[in-house]
Amino acid sequence: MTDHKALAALLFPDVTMTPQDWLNRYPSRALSEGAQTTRFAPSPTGFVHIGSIMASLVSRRVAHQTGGAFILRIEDTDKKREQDGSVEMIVRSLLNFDLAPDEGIVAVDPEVEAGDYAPYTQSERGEMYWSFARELVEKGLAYPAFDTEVELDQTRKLQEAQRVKPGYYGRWARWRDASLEEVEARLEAGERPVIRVRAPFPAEGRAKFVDAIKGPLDLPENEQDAVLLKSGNRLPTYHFAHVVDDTLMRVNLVIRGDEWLPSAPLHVQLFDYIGQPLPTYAHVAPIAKMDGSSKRKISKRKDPEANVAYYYEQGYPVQAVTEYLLNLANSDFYDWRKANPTAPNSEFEVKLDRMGVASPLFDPVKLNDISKDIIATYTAEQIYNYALNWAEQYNPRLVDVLSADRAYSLRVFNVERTGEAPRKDIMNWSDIERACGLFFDELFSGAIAANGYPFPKVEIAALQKILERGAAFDPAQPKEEWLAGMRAFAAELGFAPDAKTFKKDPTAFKGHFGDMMMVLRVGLSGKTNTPDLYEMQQTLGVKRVQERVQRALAYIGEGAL
RNA sequence: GCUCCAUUCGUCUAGCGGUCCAGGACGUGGCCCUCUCAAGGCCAAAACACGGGUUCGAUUCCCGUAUGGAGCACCA
Repeated sequence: MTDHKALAALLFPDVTMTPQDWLNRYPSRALSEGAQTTRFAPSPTGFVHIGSIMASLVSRRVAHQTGGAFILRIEDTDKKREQDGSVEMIVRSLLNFDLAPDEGIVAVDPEVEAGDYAPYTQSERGEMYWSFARELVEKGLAYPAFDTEVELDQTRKLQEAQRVKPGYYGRWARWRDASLEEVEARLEAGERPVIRVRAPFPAEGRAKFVDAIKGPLDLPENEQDAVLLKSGNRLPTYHFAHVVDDTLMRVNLVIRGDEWLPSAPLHVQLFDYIGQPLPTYAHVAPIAKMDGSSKRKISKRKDPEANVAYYYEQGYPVQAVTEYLLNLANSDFYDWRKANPTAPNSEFEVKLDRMGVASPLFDPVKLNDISKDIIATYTAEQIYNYALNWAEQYNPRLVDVLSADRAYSLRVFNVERTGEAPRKDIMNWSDIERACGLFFDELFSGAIAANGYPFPKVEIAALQKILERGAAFDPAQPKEEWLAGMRAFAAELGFAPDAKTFKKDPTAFKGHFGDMMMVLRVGLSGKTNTPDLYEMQQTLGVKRVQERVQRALAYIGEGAL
């Protein structure tokens, strides 16, 4: 008992800084009352989860709304799982989503740090953890343990056989009350211990705190002697790193996934042991999806949509994904968006207490809907740039198509985009070929080769006449005049002037005006659903219209129908 | 097994004891508009997991049950 100081000296002979020294070196932030400093603390495992983007989005927004900072800290204490390039990937993802950190690793080059609380990479903060660990050992609140993996495993099996709670605690904690001599002997034999907390046993207290999302929580006090420092590299486990780093970085709002909730009592205990105030916690429910008939958290192994790369590949605008996530975070975002159709979404105030406590299901249909709405607000120029930028990485053919004639591409994207009700038919950049392909000869040819012409059931002679008439398109003619002319032509051919007239006596006509126009539409585009025919012809231009009519006529002539 | 968290239309959710025979949005169906789509307008179907309490009164509070989720590592 009285040997705690000696034990600490034995374990940490080179540690000269005390926790208080570190606290002095990293003083409280000079921020206004109510300012909340938050962080995103990923481990560099080569994968950025969409849930991380959501947590970062919320963290950054809340920090900025309150006048605090948003930090990116790298949790690289498990060197085995680390993958090259991960940090760059994490930063790039954040930047892509307009979530640039204010502090920490702020540039794609991980050497570039910003902020007064550096270093922001845990593997570089060893001394700080050691200082805190040493003090805990001195106070008898932590101790070294030399158990091997095999021993731990045996204990677990024994516990299972006896049907008691698994873990390292109370009487199962072999090294909890080992003598100084015993420790010394092992150390001399070259063994490296882990450092574990000495949790109260039996734990009878409760860990109580108010979660900013879930409300008041009342959990059983921690009684597990969790590992604080690992034996190999002496780096901390998540739990200890969280407590030390968030204390020293003066983070006062910890937003994290709710898989951390069960270990919150440990954290509460640790903050208490080091005598530092508990930050506010906000535990975010994970995004889930249906797997057969059961719901589960989206996983990086099974679900492509868990990976941010999925959204890049599909070509969803960042704004769309952001607004979808905002919508999941605060469902009243939609009402706000409706009331403020053109305001940047950064003006929307994110409220933690408005976040749902249960896991929401990922809904691609909703994402698509939001994305269509957003793309509808873009100008032709913006769409062109975004699409080209996307295609350069994911669709080389589209790059050629779009850049062959930039002015023409812009005209295409401008079709039905300038009026009160812009077209909402582009879901994401990978959807461009489907939505706009008909305007581009190369894509058009490909589609015809693959699918032919889906002409309506109209006799061949009429088909030909309609197409020929279409080739006579005069771009100088105003739309209403053109429509009137086509209507008159329809009557000549024996089509009803409108659907209503046709319905009254279907046998008296070959079809109605729409049927006739459909022939021309299909002839020009190869599709039955297209933008406004008049605008389409204007955009295609006389030459292209004539070529396409010839091509359709040839197709009919070949007897392909 | 243990501990925690959750459970309102298909989905995201509003609701914080009477205002709810439960509101909105996406999706679905119908109608209108219309040269086809897209959009837009109008309308419709669609939910408080179950059982006990507490209360004059429960979607709202409490307790069970069921179901789902998360966690129980020298991973974060």
